[in-house]
Amino acid sequence: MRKIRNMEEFAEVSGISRPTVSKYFHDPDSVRDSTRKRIEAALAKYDYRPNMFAVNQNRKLTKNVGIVVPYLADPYFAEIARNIEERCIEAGFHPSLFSAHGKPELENAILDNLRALKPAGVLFAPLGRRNSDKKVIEDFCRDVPTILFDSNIEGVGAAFIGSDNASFVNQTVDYLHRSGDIPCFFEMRYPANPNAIRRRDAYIAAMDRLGMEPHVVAVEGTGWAFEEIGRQGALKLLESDALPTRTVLCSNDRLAIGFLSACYDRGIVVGFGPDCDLRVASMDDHPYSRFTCPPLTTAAHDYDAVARLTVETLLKLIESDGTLGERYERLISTRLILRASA
Amino acid sequence: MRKIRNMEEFAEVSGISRPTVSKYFHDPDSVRDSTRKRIEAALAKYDYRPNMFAVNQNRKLTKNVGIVVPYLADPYFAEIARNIEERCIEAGFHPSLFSAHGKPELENAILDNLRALKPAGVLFAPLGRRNSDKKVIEDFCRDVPTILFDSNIEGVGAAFIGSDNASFVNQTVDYLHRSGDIPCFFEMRYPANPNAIRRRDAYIAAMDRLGMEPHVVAVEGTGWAFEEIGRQGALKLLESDALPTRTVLCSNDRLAIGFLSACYDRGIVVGFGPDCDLRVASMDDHPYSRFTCPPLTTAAHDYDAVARLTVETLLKLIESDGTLGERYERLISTRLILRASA
DNA sequence: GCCTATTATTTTCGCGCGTAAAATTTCTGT
DNA sequence: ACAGAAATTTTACGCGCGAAAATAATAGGC
Repeated sequence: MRKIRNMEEFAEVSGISRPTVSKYFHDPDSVRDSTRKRIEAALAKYDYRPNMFAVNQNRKLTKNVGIVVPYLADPYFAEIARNIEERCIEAGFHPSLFSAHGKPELENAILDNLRALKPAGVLFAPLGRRNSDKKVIEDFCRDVPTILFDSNIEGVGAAFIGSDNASFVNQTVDYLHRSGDIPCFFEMRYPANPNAIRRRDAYIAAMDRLGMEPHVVAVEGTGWAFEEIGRQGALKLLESDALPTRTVLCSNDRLAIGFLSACYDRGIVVGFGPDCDLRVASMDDHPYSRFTCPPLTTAAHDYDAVARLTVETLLKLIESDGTLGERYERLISTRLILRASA
Repeated sequence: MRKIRNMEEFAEVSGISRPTVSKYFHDPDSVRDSTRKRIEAALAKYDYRPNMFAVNQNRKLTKNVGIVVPYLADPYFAEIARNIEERCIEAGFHPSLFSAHGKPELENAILDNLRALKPAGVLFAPLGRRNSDKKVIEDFCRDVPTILFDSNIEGVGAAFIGSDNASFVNQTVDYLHRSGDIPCFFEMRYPANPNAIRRRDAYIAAMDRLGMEPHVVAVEGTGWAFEEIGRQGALKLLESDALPTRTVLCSNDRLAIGFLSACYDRGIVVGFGPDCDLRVASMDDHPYSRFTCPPLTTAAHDYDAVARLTVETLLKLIESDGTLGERYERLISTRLILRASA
């Protein structure tokens, strides 16, 4: 059987002109019944599919969406990306996933290539105000309908869907306080992700409200190896007995995983109860936080809601032709998950 | 300042003909010095870049490489993919990463789109012989220089770079045996990843060599939520006291993470020593295995070597025009990492 | 059965670029 | 200043397809 190389050849063997075949692939219902049947018969025999990239080059409005995350080897982003991807597919779009691997140059390169993909829209979690190249992103958002998520850059993009970091912090601090303890705040001094800064501020504000003195414990280390940074930082703190309180609120679950590892190493019993030395809570509901020992008490992202809302907002943006009017900002609050660690 | 929309316009403002500009972008050293200077001057002013997808459509040999993994939310694949991506970039190629999200239909769709990308080569970790659509993959490999990794499909692709599963199992079993115990083998009855089957066989063979009776403990559950499957399986086993030995070798680290979680839940002390109830070892050196409690004794992949060898082999394959002669197979053996869990 | 209104299909052109061949310019050495 | 080589430009085409305009086919009304 003859091998079909392009739409021309396929049109030939199906006995229909190429543009009509093209119409069929754009929308099978836009051609006559008899025509559709003939095309589908040929399709069964020859197994041809249009070249996606040639299609993109020509179509005025594509069904592509770009998804860009700062670091895909972080399971939090892997999980949120997977959710978003699947919702895009459900909505009839074709998602392409990119990771900046923590590098601003790569982020810029990704945006450049994305332009060529002519995406109907882009869902973009930037490296952050401090790390991203703001001018490049602004230019990009002017040309391509873009929705930021996870990490905001003020005034850039048509919308921002993020986490209500204050609610994350308030709920965990409140819970720890009500159950009898005052947490210190464990974080990276120079965090890779900008949400960390909002969480720190929210922690200080929450402690103020409670009339308590805030204790921020910042550890050294840069990059995305949060677990190792958390572990090393915790080891140092535990050795020098420098922890200001017996309850620790970690800025995120990956740091907490490292912290728990250090505690185990030092024989410190983590948990909520009379025979425990330390309570450790955290934020994100990282996919593994339920499998740590002890399982992490954490403020959970609503992965599902974030994915749904970002994709819905993008669809609206696309339908409304790239302008939602006012820049839409939406912070999704958390759900506290009580596990054994605190 | 005028906005440049394509190479034509850019050629205009730089005062050079379009084909020469095209040559420049293909290889800046292929044009005269004075020409290059003029182009680069214009480049600084106008910030133009060729449309990647239009380039791909026309170039006979592109610098694209496709990377396909079965499940990117698995940190093992995220880590190996990140390594491979970075090596490709170093080698001057342009990698595109795809995840089948565990679904054969998606895997097929990815291969289809990959064809349109005209990649110089593809690095492909298939879902596996049982799950992948073998015919689709065979067809693909006939058309595109492809190297399989992680999971082999006999006779398909120009080469296979994988793990020497036997060495993984032998080293862990040997170590556990020498240090005084006989392990049972903890696995999924219907594993998502085909390496699991080779590991089981290797375990049985290893036990035979030692003159011991093998004990395979297979737990139910399908899909890619290995930690949860391991946890539920372990809980059941521990409750009914059905574990045949006091030493457990898990088929992979993610199962082991779930297993450890169950042990913690039941108050069972895992580790190597007189006051421990159970030893747990595993395989993969998953990025988090050093942070579990206790840290996992595991047979480590040489991530670096795998990434280097796959990319090197692909480069050879590309240079040799798609035919390496004999199908090249290489299994990389493991390095045992002793931690506290066993 | 004839004419118009409504699809459906074909014609023609364009997207942004690579590539090959021929014509022209520039450079090198003398 | 001149022959020959090397680089560049011109010209022309192709890639695989979408989209608007032009044409053909069908349906409806009388």
